[in-house]
Amino acid sequence: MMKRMNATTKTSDLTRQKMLEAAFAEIHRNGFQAASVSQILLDTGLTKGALYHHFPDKKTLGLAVIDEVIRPFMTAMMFAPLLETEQPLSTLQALLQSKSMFNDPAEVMLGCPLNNLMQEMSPVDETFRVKLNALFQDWVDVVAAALKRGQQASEVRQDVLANDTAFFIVSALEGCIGMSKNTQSVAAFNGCLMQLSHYLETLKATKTAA
Amino acid sequence: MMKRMNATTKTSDLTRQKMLEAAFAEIHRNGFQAASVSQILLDTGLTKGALYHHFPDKKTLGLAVIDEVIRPFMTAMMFAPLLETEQPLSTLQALLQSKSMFNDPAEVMLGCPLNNLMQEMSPVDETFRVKLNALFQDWVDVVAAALKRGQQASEVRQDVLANDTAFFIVSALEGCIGMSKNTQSVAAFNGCLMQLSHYLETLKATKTAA
DNA sequence: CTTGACACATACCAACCGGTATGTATGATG
DNA sequence: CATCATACATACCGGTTGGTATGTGTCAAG
Repeated sequence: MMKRMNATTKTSDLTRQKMLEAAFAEIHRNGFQAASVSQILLDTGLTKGALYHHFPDKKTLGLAVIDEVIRPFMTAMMFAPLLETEQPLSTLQALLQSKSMFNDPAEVMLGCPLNNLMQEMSPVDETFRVKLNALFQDWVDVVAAALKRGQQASEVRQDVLANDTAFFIVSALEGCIGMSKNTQSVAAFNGCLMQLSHYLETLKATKTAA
Repeated sequence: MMKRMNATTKTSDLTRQKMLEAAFAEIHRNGFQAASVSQILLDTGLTKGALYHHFPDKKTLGLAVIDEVIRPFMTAMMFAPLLETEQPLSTLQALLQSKSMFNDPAEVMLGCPLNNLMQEMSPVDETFRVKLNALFQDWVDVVAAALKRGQQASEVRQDVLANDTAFFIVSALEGCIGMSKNTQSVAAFNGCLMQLSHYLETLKATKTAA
């Protein structure tokens, strides 16, 4: 008698998820403000009744995209590999060289969803800014924590300021992605990452250290 | 009999200039797509008749802002100091430390106008992308040329790839500005610039070189 | 003084936007 | 079977947008 309905199989949750993903794609293409609710509905084949049943308004939908799409993506992609490593520099180098960052070349030209939203929404809406900045700060904290572990493991020089350096690494990476998105050149992107890679090398502890 | 009317004093050019600057401010605050034509008119005290007399449409106005406001600004601010220097690293360091980059703290939170527009418009409109990328590429070229001069003058290491490095420097700087705009922290911004400064130091030629 | 082009102002429009009000099919529950 | 909430679909609304059509003041030329 009890129908099977865990969190993932309930049909209403599936439609909700479909809308979140369609909204993410639309926002990724056009930004949040220019994202068309109608287009999201066209993409999903759903209607306004469906959307506004699950979300009170467009803004809430956008915030939900951050929490339920972008954050999990970033967590799996960028946070996870760094969470327990004691060689953060090696791990970061591997991350930079992993081609997974631009599997789909079309996706590269759209840039980093997090950065896109930060640039657009932070000056315009405080709610967005706080949520986006929390995600960004989490990222920086993950990198900083990894750098500190690297210092204890003597992979990282003792005199590097973990927090500032982590902030810079993430900023420079986002900068590289952003600039390459305009240039539309994978070569330029790789060249840029190479320089970032060189910078990471300068953080390495000298072999002579204890 | 001949009225004094050089390029700057003609009244119609003044109104045009007023609109360009108001448009720049509005775009800087809200991005191009979200920029309201009506708001620009309110700011200038002018009307639609005036605007559409000087510009055929909103898009042309936006492109004119890039050519006639942003480009001159960037040229004076970032290009000029690098144009003939033979110590690019010192010049760049000075540029980074010059507080002129954030005279008005409110302006900092709005980010770099060039980068803002690139992030927003490049994936959405090819005309914008080409024009913005040309300006960005000019910037990179100026830095690259300076680095090459620095190599001849033995301030810069011979093994640095001027073009890639210039691209990275500009990208990282834009990244720092962008991230700090979200964080809304001048301290974070300065910390980020400090790391960029450290990176620049690693480009210095060793004293022992010829 | 007249003319006519330029530089705007005023009034207005069609299109589209996010959001709402309401109708309906489904399915669980008592 | 009756009831009632959930999960949507359909139709529509007020507001705003970029853009246009037209009117008007100014000013230089003839």
